[in-house]
Amino acid sequence: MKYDFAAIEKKWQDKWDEAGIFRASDDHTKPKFYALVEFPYPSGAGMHVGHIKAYSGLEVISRKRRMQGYNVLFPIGFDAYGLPTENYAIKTGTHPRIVTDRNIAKFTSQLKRVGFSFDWSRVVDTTDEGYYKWTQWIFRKMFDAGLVFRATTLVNYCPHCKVVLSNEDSQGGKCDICHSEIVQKSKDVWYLRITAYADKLLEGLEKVDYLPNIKLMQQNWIGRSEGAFANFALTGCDESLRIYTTRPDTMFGVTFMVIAPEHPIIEKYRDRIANIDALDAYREECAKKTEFERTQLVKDKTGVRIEGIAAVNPANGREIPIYISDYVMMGYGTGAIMAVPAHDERDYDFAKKFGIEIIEVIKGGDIAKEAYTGDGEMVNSGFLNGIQTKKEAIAKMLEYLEEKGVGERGVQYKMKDWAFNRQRYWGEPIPIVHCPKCGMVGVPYEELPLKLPPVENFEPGEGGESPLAKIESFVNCTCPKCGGPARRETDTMPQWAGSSWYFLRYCDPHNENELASMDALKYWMPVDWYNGGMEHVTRHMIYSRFWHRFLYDIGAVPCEEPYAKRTAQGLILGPDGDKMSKSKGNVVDPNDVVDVYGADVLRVYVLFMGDYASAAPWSESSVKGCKRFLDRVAALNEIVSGRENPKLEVMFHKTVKKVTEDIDEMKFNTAIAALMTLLNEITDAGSLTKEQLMTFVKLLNPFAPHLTEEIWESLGGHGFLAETAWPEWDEAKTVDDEIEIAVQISGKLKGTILIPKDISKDDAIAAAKADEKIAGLLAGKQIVKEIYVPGKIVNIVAK
RNA sequence: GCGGGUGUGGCGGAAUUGGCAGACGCGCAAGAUUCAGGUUCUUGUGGGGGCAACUUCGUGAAGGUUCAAGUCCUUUCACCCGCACCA
Repeated sequence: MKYDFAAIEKKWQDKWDEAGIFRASDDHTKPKFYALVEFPYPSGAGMHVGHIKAYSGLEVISRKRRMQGYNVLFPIGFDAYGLPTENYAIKTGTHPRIVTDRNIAKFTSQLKRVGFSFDWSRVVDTTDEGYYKWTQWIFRKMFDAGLVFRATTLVNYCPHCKVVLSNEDSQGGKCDICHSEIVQKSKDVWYLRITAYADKLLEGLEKVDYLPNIKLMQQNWIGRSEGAFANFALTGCDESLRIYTTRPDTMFGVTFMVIAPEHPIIEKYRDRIANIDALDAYREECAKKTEFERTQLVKDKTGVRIEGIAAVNPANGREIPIYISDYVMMGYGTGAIMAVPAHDERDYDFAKKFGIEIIEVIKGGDIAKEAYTGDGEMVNSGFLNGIQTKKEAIAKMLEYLEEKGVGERGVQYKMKDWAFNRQRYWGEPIPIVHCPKCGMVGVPYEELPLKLPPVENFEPGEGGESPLAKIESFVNCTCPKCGGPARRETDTMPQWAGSSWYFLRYCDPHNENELASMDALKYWMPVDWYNGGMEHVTRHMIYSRFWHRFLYDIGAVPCEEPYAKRTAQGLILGPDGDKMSKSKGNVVDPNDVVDVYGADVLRVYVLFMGDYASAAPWSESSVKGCKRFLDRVAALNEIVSGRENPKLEVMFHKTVKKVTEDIDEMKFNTAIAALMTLLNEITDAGSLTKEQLMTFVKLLNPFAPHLTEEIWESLGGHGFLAETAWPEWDEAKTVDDEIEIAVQISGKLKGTILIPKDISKDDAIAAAKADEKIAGLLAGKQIVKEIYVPGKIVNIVAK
């Protein structure tokens, strides 16, 4: 039976809104469940079916948990600062505030149309003054704690967006926002010292329940490596060259050293270097290359030997040459390496090209052909000779270096400090004042929020400075410390700032005195379950874990880690199997689906289409299948009868169990399939009781809340279905009294028999042998072995 | 190159972790309803063989362990994702 979904959905959305049944309660005595989904960036394009899938997972879990008696916090908000809005504002001359408000209104109405059970009383907007006041407050606290600094470095710069990007935002040499080629630019920029938290972020992973691949990605991103620092004395000067290595065991095999082209020692000893012109020429060439060209394209080793300075190997006192080459990066370790061509592929390539000696120090490979990186017996290594394992050799060498005072154990991370700024308008102003006398001074806490001033022209300056720099009334200020004239910082924070703590604000969104009260935080935090996209696993998640851990360290939040559990949904691909994109024209608009099939169908389909964590293509005809399912459910009213069909009882207990367990494991597709199977059984049976239909709609309610509320009401159910208790099952009733099991002879399936469920092994085997067909096949054969797996199978091995 | 993952019908995908492979849905075929199209309902639907009961092959490929393998082991191929000259 077709039902009027448009009318039903509107009716119940209004009723829910009016009654406020999805508001999290302030009753802190109830068990809590905090479910978090990544709040959207309110773009002009509106919502995408991907958003629907991303939110539907925890939506279903939240609805079920409410019915199970939890006080559920399932909030939503808007991550509204960012470049697309600003670019749109530049193009159309509309203020970003107006664009943002318009987009938020659009998203809100779309989300409500789908019937998500968000707590709309706790909406957070990162561009709201009451919100970004606390974003600035956290920044100020970090500034006070010495975690904020400025440095002139080569930065990733997008000439199109005219902004500096973090390493995370410029992966693959492309701008994450507009995808144009990144160039390297020397610039004075803000950094957050996230590397100071590298170990804490790594250790924190041991305490949380993230999907294994998510944990691994974060571990790789932080990239901790253990090794040693060692100082190689330089000939002709009092200084030594410091290197980092993970293989101190190979030190007797060092035949040269390599430093990064930007290494400061070149400038320092310019006068002593005989071939400084050649070095300068090489360095200039390197500077022209983008980071992308340097790391991705150029696998051929290039370099120049430094003449006039040499190094001394602290292991054996040998004098060795030093080269500059761009295969050594200034940004990792010390920007200098000891090269062991026999046991490192890169050093091997370099040595081959420049004709440098290759000394084997570990047996096991053929160094005439290639570098050997495996384990083996130490040779040509003085006091290390004869040692069999890498571990032991490393320990011995470290001992030696420490004794002589030329090296020590060390740890390095791949993760770099976080470039924290944008030279654009639509972001949180950085609350810092530059005073000619006092230097950098934080804007006093009582002056926060430092409001974004009204601007007419959002175009960034040609030199890459923020539009704020053009506003004299904003820039000119007095120093909070000495009262003298000073200039205000005009950079704004990057997009990731506002999203680094939004989950805390949800706990207490209207608090004017704190970012959230400790009381609320103690009750709600940590987030019990956070679901989002894989693309945010390394950036947003690492950043927010860092902020949260910092807030813990200053006593502002009660727990170390913000997220107890993290999962990720798979992409929805276009009907053609490609990633949905405007340019391919394969984007599905959720509004269109709701118009034609209704919100319940959309919700059921995005969860039924496949494994929640995997990518799956959109299929219009499968959507129709879900529509058919709900139409058939809507018709169940017609076959409600007073008499109970005993066949259905076991089926109901089984389904309650299956749906309950599957939802908790995010196996939504099989939960829905189980409900479809039950529906088929009901149809076969021809009737069901009112109580059974009530149970059915409870199970379906988290997936299709509108239709099920309607059926509940028509059955005379009390109150909202969404507020009733989740069904229970009786384990003993989940199995039929009589079960069908398979009978195999020598492992080959030969038939099936019906046996009572609690039958003994002997009886089961006897029953199998009594089967006419089986008996015939066994005739004249000798039975070797008899196997009975309860409830599964009988296998008779016969010769 | 390193790390992780995935390969099951025409398609999306199931399979209590070693126990009847293909649940559920789509699609397709036949029939019913309908003036007709659509909708809805019924039945069938992995491949080969057979009128049939049945039989045989079958989870990317090849080998192995086991009474029993999609699932465990070895080798191998293809695709996807992340990182990438990280010393």
